[in-house]
Amino acid sequence: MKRAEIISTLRKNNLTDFQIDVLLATMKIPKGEVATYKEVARMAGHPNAYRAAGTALRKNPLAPMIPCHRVIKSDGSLGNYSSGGTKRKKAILQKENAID
DNA sequence: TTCCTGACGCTCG
DNA sequence: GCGAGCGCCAGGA
Repeated sequence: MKRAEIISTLRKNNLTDFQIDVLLATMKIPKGEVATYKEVARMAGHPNAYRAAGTALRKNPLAPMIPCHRVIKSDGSLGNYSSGGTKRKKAILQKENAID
């Protein structure tokens, strides 16, 4: 799916620019790697809005196409995941070789 | 407009 | 090392 289509889809889901920025930043995370909520917030241009970033990821209408499962907490734990729970999140990451 | 809530982070005891 | 408390920003009622 093209980036423009993705953005269009996100807008149709009533996501704000900030939320879209967060999700686009999430998509930039390479396969097999993870980023923290803080990193994603920074990439979205709002370094201190890490909590709001979590709110944005929660609304992700394109999971797991937008790899919100690659976003973890800064202490290394998984955090939460709306599309299947942390168990599923861990399984996906293991499949991508992102974590042990 | 105001208040509450949240997939978090950091500091301090 | 660990838990509690507070701060952070944005969105929704």
